[in-house]
Amino acid sequence: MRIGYPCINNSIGCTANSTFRLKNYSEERMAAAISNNLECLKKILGYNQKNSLLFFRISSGLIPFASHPVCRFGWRKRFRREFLDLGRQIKKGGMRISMHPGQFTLINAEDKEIVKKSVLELKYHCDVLDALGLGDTAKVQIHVGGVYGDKERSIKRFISNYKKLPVKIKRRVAIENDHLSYSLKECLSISEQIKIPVIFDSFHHECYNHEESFAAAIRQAQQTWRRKDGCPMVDYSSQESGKRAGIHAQTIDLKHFQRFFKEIRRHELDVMLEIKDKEKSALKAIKMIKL
DNA sequence: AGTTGTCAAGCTAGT
DNA sequence: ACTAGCTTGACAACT
Repeated sequence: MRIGYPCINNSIGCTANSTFRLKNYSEERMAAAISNNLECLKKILGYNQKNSLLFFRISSGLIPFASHPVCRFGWRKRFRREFLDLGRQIKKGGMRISMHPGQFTLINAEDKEIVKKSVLELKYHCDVLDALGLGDTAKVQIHVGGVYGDKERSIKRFISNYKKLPVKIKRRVAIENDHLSYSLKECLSISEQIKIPVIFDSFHHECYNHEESFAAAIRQAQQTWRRKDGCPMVDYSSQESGKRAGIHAQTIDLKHFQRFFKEIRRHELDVMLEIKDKEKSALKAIKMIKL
């Protein structure tokens, strides 16, 4: 089992998602931002390796404006060596990588333009993982998308648009249950039709479910992963107390995590801790597991 | 140096 | 009608 955290490390003093304003776009700004981000990613991965945090979500901001029409910058070619170097570091360290495109990525949108932009955004994420030389086990996770007042039709749109995606993208995309629109059960039903791996988000599942047992939920999500997809991924978080339902915790609730861990410890899973204070909580979780 | 309005993109529910 | 929250706060222009 690998434990990880998403995108940002607050202990190192660099960010792998530095950006700039679109109006200031230039190739120089692009090159500077990407160079900074790749260098920082290398440091983060080094930190993670040292601390046995072997699962990491690379920020979508690694290449700013990558899927925007303004970007004509050949970043893959320009930074080919750096990407391959990072890829080697990842593989050598036995690390697992995922990416998570943002809330604007909606392949089930009613508006065809939004779908088009979303496909470009997915392509960008896959390009990053390709540039790193990582195989199908490096996943790009998305939510099913909007409901648009008719969930059944929106699911159908998801399925038919997914089918139209190039294989290069399809092989990496996984869906995650969310906290209000698409439950685990609905994700599983989609998965049955298009054989897409389902990432079980335990916190979202706590927010929105059909009263399945936790054990059944884990098992069913796990079964959507095939050998080529690698070890199933799971997202973990807990409710920030005093805030409205669905808000991710600022720091890990170790008692809550311990209960979760007891449930999953016998399963082969990689666990992403979606906690606001990032590596700080991930370190606490690792320490607890080792005890 | 610190503060604050603003930032590529969309949807949903809470206020 | 407006805004917080979500993948992830960070940039940049102002005190």
